[in-house]
Amino acid sequence: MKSVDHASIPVHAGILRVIASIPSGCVASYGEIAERAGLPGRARLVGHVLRATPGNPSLPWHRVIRADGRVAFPVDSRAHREQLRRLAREGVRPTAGRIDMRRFGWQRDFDLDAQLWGPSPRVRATHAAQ
DNA sequence: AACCTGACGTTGG
DNA sequence: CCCAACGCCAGGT
Repeated sequence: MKSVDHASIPVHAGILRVIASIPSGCVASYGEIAERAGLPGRARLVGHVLRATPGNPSLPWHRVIRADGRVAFPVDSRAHREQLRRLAREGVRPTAGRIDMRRFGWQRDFDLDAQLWGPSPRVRATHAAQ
């Protein structure tokens, strides 16, 4: 029976809450999750929490990827394929093995580069809806 | 306590 | 592009 530090419960809950709020069709890095959870620099903790999290069907764990746009699991591993499969189902597909954070990143809204290279389809759709 | 290993990220060479 | 070195810190040995 693994014991969990009592004081860490809110921390874990906060991280899980942030992950749960990642919109479908988007991805966020471990570091970004940590920041949004008020824990800057604690990217690894996000990984620990996910690893320790029981299979929760309502948790979009597949939307969490590394900052370099690659899936954290080893290529050709079961989990890796599963994650890409889930992402593909939401329209998120890697290009040359990496997911383009410019297009699919949760931060796209105030991505300055988007101002230079043009808004992504997702951003256009968002603006059109407003 | 000491050391190792990660579902990480950044920087520098 | 690859690699090493840190910074980070929870868990396992």
